[in-house]
Amino acid sequence: MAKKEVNAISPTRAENYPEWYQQVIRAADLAEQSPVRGCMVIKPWGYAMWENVQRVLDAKFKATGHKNAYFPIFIPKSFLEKEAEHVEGFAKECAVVTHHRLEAGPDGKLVPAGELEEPLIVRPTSETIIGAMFSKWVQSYRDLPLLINQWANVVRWELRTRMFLRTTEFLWQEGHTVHATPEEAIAEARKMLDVYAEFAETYMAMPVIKGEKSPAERFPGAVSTWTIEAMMQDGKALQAGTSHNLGQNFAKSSEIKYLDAQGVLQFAWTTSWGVSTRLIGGLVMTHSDDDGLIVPPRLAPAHIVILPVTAKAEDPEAVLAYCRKLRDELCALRYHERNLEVELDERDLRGGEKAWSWIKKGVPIRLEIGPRDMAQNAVFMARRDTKDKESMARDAFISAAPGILDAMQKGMFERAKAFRQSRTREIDSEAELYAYFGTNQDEAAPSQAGFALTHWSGDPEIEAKLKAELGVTLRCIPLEASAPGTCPFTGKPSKQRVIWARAY
RNA sequence: CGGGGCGUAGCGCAGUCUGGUAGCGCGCACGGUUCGGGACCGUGAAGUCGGAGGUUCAAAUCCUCUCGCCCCGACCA
Repeated sequence: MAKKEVNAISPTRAENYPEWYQQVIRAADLAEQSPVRGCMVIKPWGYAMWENVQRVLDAKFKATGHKNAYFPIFIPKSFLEKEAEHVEGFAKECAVVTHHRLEAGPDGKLVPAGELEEPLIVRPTSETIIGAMFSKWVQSYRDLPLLINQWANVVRWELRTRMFLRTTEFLWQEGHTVHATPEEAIAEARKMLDVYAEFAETYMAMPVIKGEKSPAERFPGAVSTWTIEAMMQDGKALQAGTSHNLGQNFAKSSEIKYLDAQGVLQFAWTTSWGVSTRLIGGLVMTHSDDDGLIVPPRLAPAHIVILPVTAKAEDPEAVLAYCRKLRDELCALRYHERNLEVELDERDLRGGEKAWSWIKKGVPIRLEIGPRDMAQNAVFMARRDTKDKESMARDAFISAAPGILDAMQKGMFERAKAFRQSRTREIDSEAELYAYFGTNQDEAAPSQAGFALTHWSGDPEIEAKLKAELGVTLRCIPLEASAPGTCPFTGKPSKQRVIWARAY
């Protein structure tokens, strides 16, 4: 008798998307709220995914010539003040350290003491402190390019936080490079954007659109900012990574200068680029369903979980031995740049409960193995993405496993891309744009809108108007340019279409 | 920081209007029956009712102030 279809996550995506997102994170045991305002605790299953992000990206950074280094978490206030636009962009969201000691007050409670002569800012980003060091490291054109990356935590005192997407403290990497010419700096920034895009699509199975930010959306202090934009399942955009050409702005404020081959002192050209733990949020919102997370195999903390079914077995130990041997053989298999990672779940839980816990965690493949499978030298396999289940000969599964995972990876990417396609529309009139985005921004249930591609003549007033009236921002000017046309808002000529969307 | 909602056992909630001994479901522990997709019966442990003041014989409940969380907005990765 078929059981009633029940979803593991309540509410569903359609019922209340923001709440669903929170519930998926909880159900998959990725992270939880901490006692500290706006700060989360990343739990092992979530952190393992971040470690996989780190592992893959770190290798890519090194392959493109970058070296890792580490700079202080504290930035003297005066450093942040050096670049005017930069200060303006970050001043409102800085954690400031003003004291270095605690003393017992009259009521026995600890009060800050030992006021600092100059307050220290907990880094919201490290351009200024790294620039100060780079000014010492760069003397000659022979020192260039200087290609540095740092894995770090940063703090931005945002007014509103969401798990992974925007937390007060978050983990990220920030690349900082110095070049002799503007062309090299631009090429570097674009190269790293390509690295991000390739990572997002190949590893996260998250399709992204590469593009340039409008001046209004640029990083504070940058000459140009490029972005990869992804679409979440509620049709909202997520800025998943950015790369900045900083021109000479920071070189000038930090005095990064070099003697060129002609012996002339020149200001250098710098870039910075970063992705953060926000990627995990993007991964959740790109792939999860109403039963919980679905992890793309290339980033999965575990590719396969083996669930021994021993309750009715005459010889449970034999089933366990069969499972352990299977695990060992699978773990010896190569899957891209690492071996297969296999969990053997021997917890003393009921079968259904145990299976559901892994469904919610999104492990790509589940193997349920009991006496019957063992007797037939088989495995019972369930795929998380398609929910397909089948019994397979043991050895056939072992040789097929990497291929099945690759098929999942590809299927997840294609599914996400098809979704994005279904929610992307070319729009040529203001009225149609307003109809498309509607006005029901307060509903918990996601709207049916997504990306709107319109022409745009470059007027910031139009951006401001659409933001105010529709809550829509210009996500990017795609690098893959479309044909020229006419701006539907101003009637002026437009070089290409741009992407509008509501965003996280 | 503005608007709205909410803080009661690990989680989800009722109780608050109308003050009178702290409740329910799930989870957890133990025992038993079960077991290939979320089992059932029994027993049990678990709470400074977010915090601080106040009113009162008596406060989860009324008043004041605070802290935090969620949603929307503004800001932003």
